[in-house]
Amino acid sequence: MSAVKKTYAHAVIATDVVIFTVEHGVLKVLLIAMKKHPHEKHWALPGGLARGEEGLEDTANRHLFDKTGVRDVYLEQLATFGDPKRDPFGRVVSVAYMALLPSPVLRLKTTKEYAGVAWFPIAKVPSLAYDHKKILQFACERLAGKLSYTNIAYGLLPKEFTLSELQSTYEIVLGHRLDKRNFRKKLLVLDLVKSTKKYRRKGAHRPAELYRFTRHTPMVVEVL
Amino acid sequence: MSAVKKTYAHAVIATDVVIFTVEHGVLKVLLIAMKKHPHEKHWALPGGLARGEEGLEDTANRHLFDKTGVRDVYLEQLATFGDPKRDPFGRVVSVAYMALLPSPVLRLKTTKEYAGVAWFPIAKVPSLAYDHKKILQFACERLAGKLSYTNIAYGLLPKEFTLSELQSTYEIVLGHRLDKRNFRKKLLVLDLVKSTKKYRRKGAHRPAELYRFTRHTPMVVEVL
DNA sequence: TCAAAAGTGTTCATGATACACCCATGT
DNA sequence: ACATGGGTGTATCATGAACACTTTTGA
Repeated sequence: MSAVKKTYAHAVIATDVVIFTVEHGVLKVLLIAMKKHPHEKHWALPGGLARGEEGLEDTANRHLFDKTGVRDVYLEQLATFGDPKRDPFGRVVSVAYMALLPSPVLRLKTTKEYAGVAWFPIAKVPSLAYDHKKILQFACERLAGKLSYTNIAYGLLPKEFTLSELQSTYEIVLGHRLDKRNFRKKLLVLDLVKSTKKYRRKGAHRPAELYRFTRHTPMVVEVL
Repeated sequence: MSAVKKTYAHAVIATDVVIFTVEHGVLKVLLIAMKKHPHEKHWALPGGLARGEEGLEDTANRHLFDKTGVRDVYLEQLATFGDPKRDPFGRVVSVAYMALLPSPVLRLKTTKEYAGVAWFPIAKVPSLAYDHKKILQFACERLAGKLSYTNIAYGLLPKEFTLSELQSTYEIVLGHRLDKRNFRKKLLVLDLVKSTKKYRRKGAHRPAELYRFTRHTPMVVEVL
């Protein structure tokens, strides 16, 4: 690439991953505590530089795996943030991804690069390094939007779940309540979920039937 | 950036811009004819490297301006393509944008870097360099999708236009016919367009009333 | 027997679709 | 006078929204 003119500075490519999960009735996002100057003690989205021969999605998956140990979860490119001043060290262009986890990973792995890893309820996210607040904001909007017109909710739920759990997930992400009967009717008539004939008993009430998503591949369907 | 490890290769950032317009009943895209090895005589999307202190959108706008001479048109980031092998010269990460022009620019400017610039009907696009076919495909889907649930059609039409022209634009992009009465009713009840009380006479038939978009800022509205 | 969540249908309002004729003009 | 595209309203159908009670269990 020696032919590139001097005005065309090489940049560093990074990915940042917004990892969502739903737990205890709240939407949570995974953040890492930074160690390096000038962001000591600041929280940030997990992510980092892309390696030479690695695709962008591979980079996102690698950072996802490094922090959570999970693979093969829903992962989607969001947008690319390239403001020349977004990183004080130099030009870093960040390709943002969004990942969905069925349940929060309990054994989060911190690495020597970071001071810690933790889940934060969306409503309690502290101030973030770089432009990560903007990226998170973008991710939240995308998630809520896509839940309404796709089936990607499968990424947030375990293989088997009750319809109440599914409805709760929707309500938490969308931020408003839904009608139980209409919700169930819609998902069944769209053939997004199917019964497993199994039941889960939990607590002093009637057992709930367990369902599965009929497909675990993204598709656009008018859900709500 | 000397602290960056060797495995984290610096990459080159580029933008590629898919510039759409509608003319004579067909959707067209602007392509440039390449001169440089190994793509002599190949067509490609306009675009190129980002400069050091330039935002990504600025880069897209600059390339757009260089080829067409227009500014301040609808421009939207599509996605980022970063396959390590997408450019034989080395790692080039391309941030793809989509631009909409109200009418084809007549005086296209070629530069010494390129052998030519031309509009191609979507159905007659030749084979393209790099992964530009994939980018173009992505752009086409995005455009059709967004026309259905936003008002961005304003980017494809002049300030004043007839409802027939607007409907025709929708039909061309979406690839199917629409009902005239329902279409007009919908756009008016959504308050997307308003009459100018002016009329355009053209041909042996009743003159058509001219309309304007009430807003020239993107907004999501269920159009169709 | 009580509390707590699961499960289940119908009515009504709204929006989408289908459809055909008259109007103003240029030649 | 005729050919051409511009302009207009209604009836029907499908979909979304609102709404309350019975069931099963554990304590």
